[in-house]
Amino acid sequence: MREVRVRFAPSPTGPLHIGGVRTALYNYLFAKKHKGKFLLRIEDTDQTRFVPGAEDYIIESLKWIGIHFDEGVHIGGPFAPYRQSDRREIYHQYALQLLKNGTAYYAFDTPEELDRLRKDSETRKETFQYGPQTRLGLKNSLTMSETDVKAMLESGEHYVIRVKIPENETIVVQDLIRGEVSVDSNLLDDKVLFKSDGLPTYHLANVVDDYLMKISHVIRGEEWLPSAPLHVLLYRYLGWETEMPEFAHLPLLLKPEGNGKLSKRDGDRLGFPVFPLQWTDPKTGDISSGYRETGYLPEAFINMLALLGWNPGTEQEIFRMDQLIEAFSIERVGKSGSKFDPEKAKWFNHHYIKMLSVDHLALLLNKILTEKGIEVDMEFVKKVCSVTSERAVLIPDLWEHSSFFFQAPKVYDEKVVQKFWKPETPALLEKIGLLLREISDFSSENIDAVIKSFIFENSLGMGQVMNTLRLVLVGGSFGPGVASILSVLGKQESLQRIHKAANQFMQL
RNA sequence: GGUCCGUUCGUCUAACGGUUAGGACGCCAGGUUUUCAUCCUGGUAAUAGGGGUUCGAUUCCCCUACGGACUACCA
Repeated sequence: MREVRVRFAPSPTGPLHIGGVRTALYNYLFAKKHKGKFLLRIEDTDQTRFVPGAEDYIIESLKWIGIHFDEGVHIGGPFAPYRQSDRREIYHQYALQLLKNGTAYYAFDTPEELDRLRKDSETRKETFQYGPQTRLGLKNSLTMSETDVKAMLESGEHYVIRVKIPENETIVVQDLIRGEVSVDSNLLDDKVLFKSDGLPTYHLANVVDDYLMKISHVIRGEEWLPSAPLHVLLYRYLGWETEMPEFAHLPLLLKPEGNGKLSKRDGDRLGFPVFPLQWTDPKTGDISSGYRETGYLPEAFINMLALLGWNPGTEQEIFRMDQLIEAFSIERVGKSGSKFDPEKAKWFNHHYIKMLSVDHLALLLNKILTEKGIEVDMEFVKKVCSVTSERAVLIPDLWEHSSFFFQAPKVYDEKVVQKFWKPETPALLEKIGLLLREISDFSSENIDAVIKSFIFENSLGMGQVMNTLRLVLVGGSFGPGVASILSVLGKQESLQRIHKAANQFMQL
C-alpha cells in the first residue's frame, strides 16, 4: 500500500464552520491512523471571494482543537508552495497538455452570451448545458478554424479552456463510503478548467495538486460527489489514472431544526456557535460566536464532532484524540447526513469539565478572575473548584457558580428571604456563629457534624437552618453544600458574613 | 426541472438475513440531598410506504414518498 497522504483544502472565503472542522478532523484521524502525512493546502483560485484573515483563522482553529499538520502553507514542506495562488504557473501547462491531446478546447463565449443562453433555456423549462449536445454550436476551437483561433488568442481576446466531455460513456467513481457511483457522461458538462483571469478552477487545480502532492486519499464533503466523475476523467486525460487517489465523500452536517445543510448563518440564530473560534466579519464588523469563546474545551469539541457521522462500533463515547486515531476507520463513517445537536455538545463539555483535575480547573477559573481584576491565592481557587466543578457545563459557569466565594453577597435574594427569614433568625445565626467559632479543624465534615447535632439538640428543621445559612453566605439559594461553602470560605470570612446578615436584618 | 446521494426512537447511532431492534443525548418518574446540580434506578420512544427474493427481512432488489447535495469563468 502506498504512503497515506491526505489534505485539508479549504478556500479562504471566511471562517471555517464545524462541518469543515469535522472534514479536517476525519482527514487528520485517517492520516494518523495510517501513519501517514496530513497537509494543509489553501485553495484560493477565486480572488473575488478572498476574505482577509480567513487563512489565519483556519490555521488557528485547527491548532486550537489539536490538529497538527505535517506540511502546509504555514509550515512549508517538500511540495511547497501550498497556496494555489502561489502555484499559478503550474496549472497552465497541464491545461495546455489537455488542449494538445484533444481532451480540452478553447472557448470564447462571453459570460453575457452564456447568460442569455441559460435564460433562454430556462424559459423553455430546460437546463442549458455547455456539453456534447451544444458545444458544436458555440464559439470555441472546436467550431472555429485554426487560424481564427490563433488570431483570437493573439489579439488578447478573453478565453477559457473547457474540458471536452466524452459522449455515451459511463463514468464510475469508487467511493470508500458509498461504494460505486456511476454517471452517464452525456449528463456532464464541459466545465471550465482554466479561467480567463489566468487561474484554474477548482476542478483542474485540485486534480493537479493532488497528483503533484502525491495525495493518496481525497476525503471531502458530499457536495463534491457530483463533480467527482469529472475529476476521474481529468486523471484519465492527464495520464494519471494509476496514481489517482481514492475518494471518500463525507455526509453533510444538517441544521438541528428542520432540514438543510448547516450554514454559516444558522448558528447564532439558533443559539449555538457554528464556528470553532469567534469571528468578526472584516466588512460588516458582525461578530459570530465561537466554541472556544463560549467556553467549550477543545477535547470535548472534537469528541462531539468525531461522533457526528462516525461511530466506533462499540458503545464507547468518550475518546481522547489518541483514542480517536486508534479507533477511526473510514468504513464506519455513515452515509446519511447528521443533524447537529447542541444539547449533546453541552453534555460532552460537561463531562470533560468534570474529568478535569482541580489544578487544571483552577487555571481556567483563575483566568476569569484575572480578567475581572480579582487576585487571590491559587490554593483558594483550587478549593473553590473542588466544590463547584461538577455543576459547570461551560467554562464561564466556573465563575457563575462560585462568584460568592470571591465577593461577599451585597444583596439577598428577596424570595429566599421571605421564605426562610423569621424574627428569631438573627439570634439563631449568632448561636451557630458561636458554635462555628469553637471548631478548630474547620473541615466540612466537622462543620457538618456540629451543625447537625445543633439542629438535632434543638429540634430545629434541617431545611430551615441550612437554607438560612446558605442565604447569608451566598445571597441566594444556589451553590454547593453549606458545610463545603463554610469550609472553603474559612472561619473568619464565614463568621463575618453571618454577623453582617444578622445585624442587617435585625434592623428591619 | 435534470443528475447524484440518502432514509432505524425527537436527536446521534448499533444491529454486516434469525435480537424481547441495543446504547447515548433529551424528556418523564423515583431514589440520594439543606438549595441547584452531580450521582443511581426505572420509564418514554424507531426500522418512511408498497411490492418482491427468502423458511425468515432493519439488513438484498424494485417502485413510490420524503429529504439533501449539485446544476457558475465559486469552492
